[in-house]
Amino acid sequence: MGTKPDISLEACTYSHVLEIISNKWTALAIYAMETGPIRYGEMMRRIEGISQKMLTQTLKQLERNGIVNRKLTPSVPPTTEYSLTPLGESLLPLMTALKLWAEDHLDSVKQARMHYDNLKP
Amino acid sequence: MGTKPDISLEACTYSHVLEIISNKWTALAIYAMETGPIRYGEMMRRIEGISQKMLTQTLKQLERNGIVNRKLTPSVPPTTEYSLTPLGESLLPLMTALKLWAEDHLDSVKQARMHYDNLKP
DNA sequence: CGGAATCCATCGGGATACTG
DNA sequence: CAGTATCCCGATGGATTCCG
Repeated sequence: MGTKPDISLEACTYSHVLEIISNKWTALAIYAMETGPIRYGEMMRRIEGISQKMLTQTLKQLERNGIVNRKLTPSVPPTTEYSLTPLGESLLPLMTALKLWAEDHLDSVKQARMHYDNLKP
Repeated sequence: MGTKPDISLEACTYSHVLEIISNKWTALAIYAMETGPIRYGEMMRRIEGISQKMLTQTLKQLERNGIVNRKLTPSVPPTTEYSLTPLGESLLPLMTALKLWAEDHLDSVKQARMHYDNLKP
């Protein structure tokens, strides 16, 4: 008998988390908020190489997913502060775990890549 | 004094892990190998909606990063089996942790999204 | 200051067809 | 069976300009 598909993107909760935290700048934005509220402009300055388009877009997604809070103070000039929600903070341990894995194994990965690239140049 | 960038993509080991495991089909491919070696054709059938182009590409990346092993048996017809390396298996606990987080919090995320989308339609 | 809007180059990824 | 090769389109992301 033929095998039926039993692994699907839609059903994979793991994939759904990844959608939230795996965009290019998402992790860095979260790091910037790790120590407390931070303003838009300071995030721009702290995250190397990000454009405001990408920062704005990243923060919007995070806000939409309930990961960050946006607090607008309509003064002149206006002030906007971003901070992690409790939901956002609950992600930090997972990110730390991934970070530890990376620190432990990234050398192995790089070695594997060199090996692979040498065989097929 | 002006703030200097202190958060960078290049320095962030977390980002480097994500590059490895956050592609659209990567997680599903790893799941397919979780219970042991599996052939190319059976992966195609088990993973819903994947094209052979994407399966091939995904497996190549994983092989390059030392996550999977490729064992080619040049018979007629040829047989190719894919399996997780020890490095690959060391990723499973992390994926499980993310999965658990998702199961616990994905409802909150969906709710946050509905809330957000209602405010800004 | 904190964005939004626009333009444009690049790239991921699907469909299809062909090969060892 | 297990891929490779092409074509093609929509999404991603950078640079720039404008607005409250």
